[in-house]
Parts: sequence; structure tokens; C-alpha cells
Amino acid sequence: MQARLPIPSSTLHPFDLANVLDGSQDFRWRKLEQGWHSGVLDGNIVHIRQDHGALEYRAHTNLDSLLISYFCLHEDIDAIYATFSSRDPDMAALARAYLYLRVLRQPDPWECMVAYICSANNSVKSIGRILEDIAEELGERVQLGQDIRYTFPSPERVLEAGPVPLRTMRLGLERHSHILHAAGLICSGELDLSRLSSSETPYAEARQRLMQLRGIGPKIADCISLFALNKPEAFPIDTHIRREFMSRYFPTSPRLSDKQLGEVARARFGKYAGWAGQLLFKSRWSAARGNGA
DNA sequence: CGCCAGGGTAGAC
DNA sequence: GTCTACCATGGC
Repeated sequence: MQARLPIPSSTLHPFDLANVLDGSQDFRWRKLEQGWHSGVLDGNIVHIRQDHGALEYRAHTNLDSLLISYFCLHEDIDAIYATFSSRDPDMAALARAYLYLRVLRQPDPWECMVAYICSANNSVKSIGRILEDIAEELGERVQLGQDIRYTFPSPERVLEAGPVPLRTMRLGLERHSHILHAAGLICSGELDLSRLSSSETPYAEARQRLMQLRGIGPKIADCISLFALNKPEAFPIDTHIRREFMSRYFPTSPRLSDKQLGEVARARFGKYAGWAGQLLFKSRWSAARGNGA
């Protein structure tokens, strides 16, 4: 089936699909021809492209609500940006440079968890390759037109497959055991990701729970909280954001610890600190890759 | 060939 | 609490 979703118009922060998907948050999107993008969301293969003020997609079932949530089409984007850019000229300038940027709300916290466990000391390209390898080996084949993709396997599927497939993939840095460990906790009910995703679970609690897992430290717990658990105040601190934040705001002060930096950032940017952090990341990331914007 | 990649961990102080 | 070596793999 084909469908169209209207995109709420914003002159301040217009929607730009290609740039939104290039944000290095969700690693499995592929570019097709004529502006189409191929993705696998929550077990569904989907093709998307932007047609001016609408999002056009092809899928086997109606994915309206899933896509609205994923792209935050129901949110007041201008209001979100206003929370951190109205009182911060520097951040307002950065927001103008990256008008389109959005924090995606990934539908499967488990997949997001695996992705960012694999992100430790690894390149974005390698992370994407690992996720595709896991999907092709343990997921289910899905097809749309000539496009063949694989769903991301459930924790139950990963657990039942055991250590051999993951070990064979040579993920490096004990990542295979970290993934299997997390899958075991989810399947036994010791780790309830849907509860952590609930608005009743505060950011600090979700973060602390995630950090009890092997291979998940402060940074990766923040990434999962921000990208998949609906905790917009999570502020992942990596080398890019640290350098960008310190050079912009504290160029001469001594080094802040990660904990201090996170607290300062939340005090400065407020509830949507994570969105501000993504702007900082985008700035540093684009510069490092030689892109002007 | 060497260096780096959206860090985490254990062990030392 | 902070600092350090080490971790495995692929890209460039």
C-alpha cells in the first residue's frame, strides 16, 4: 500500500527527510532512487520519501502512527527548539544552521540498545554493518518490490540462537557476550524496556538501570535513553560533543568531568538538552567530515 | 603500515 | 572520586 502523511509546517524548522535520516542516530537506513529511502522499522519494511509538505511511504500495512511517532510529527518542533535556543544566542545560531535536525524516537529499544553497545570505540560505518549482519543472520526476510531487507531479531531469537552466530560475526570487544547478556535479562523479565520507556520512569532511573548491563556505560545509556526511551533530557557525552561544548562555552576553564558537563548542559538547555546535544554533535561531525552544513 | 572509531572495564592510586 | 592500559575489528 501507499500512503501520505502531512508534515506539520514550520517555517523555523522545516522537515528535511534526507538530512533527518543522515543524523547517525538510526543506522539501518539505505538510500534508493528518486529520493526514496529503505528502512526496517519495528519489523516492517518501509520505503519513504518527502514530497514537499508530505511524507510519502510504501509498506505492507498502515504505518501512520509508527511514522508519526518516529519522526515526531506530532510534536511542536518550534516549541522544542525554543526551550534551549531562545535564551542562548549561540544555540539559536546553531539551530538556524541545522533547521531540520530532529531526535528520532526509535520504536525498538532493544535494537537501539544493540546498536549502541556496538558503537563503543567503533565507526558509524562498522556499526551499520554489524546491525545488518545480525539481521541477515538471525532476522526474517522481508521484501518490498525488488528491495530485500531483514527484520532485526527479537531478544528471544538471539538468545535461542546462542553464542555461536554472534561469535562468528567477529563483532570485537566482547560485544557478542554483551548482546547475549542483555537478551537474557530481557527474556527473563529482569529488564523491562517498555517500563523504562514509560513516562512514569524518570530519566535518571532508566539511565541507572541501563548502566547495570555489561557494555553499557554512561554515554551509551544516554544514547538509548534519548533515542529510544523518550528521555529528551539525556545528554550523551562523546569526544565530539565534549570538544564542541567546551570550546563554545568554557574555552579556558579546566576540564569538567562527564558528570559535571552533563549537569551544566541540562541546566543550560533544559528539558530538551538532548536535542541541543545533537546540534552540537552535528556541528562537530559535519566539520570532521568536511561538510559545510 | 599505523592510526582511529559517537567507550567500557578493571585495576591502580 | 580520577587516571590508565587494554580491549578486537575494519576503514582509510
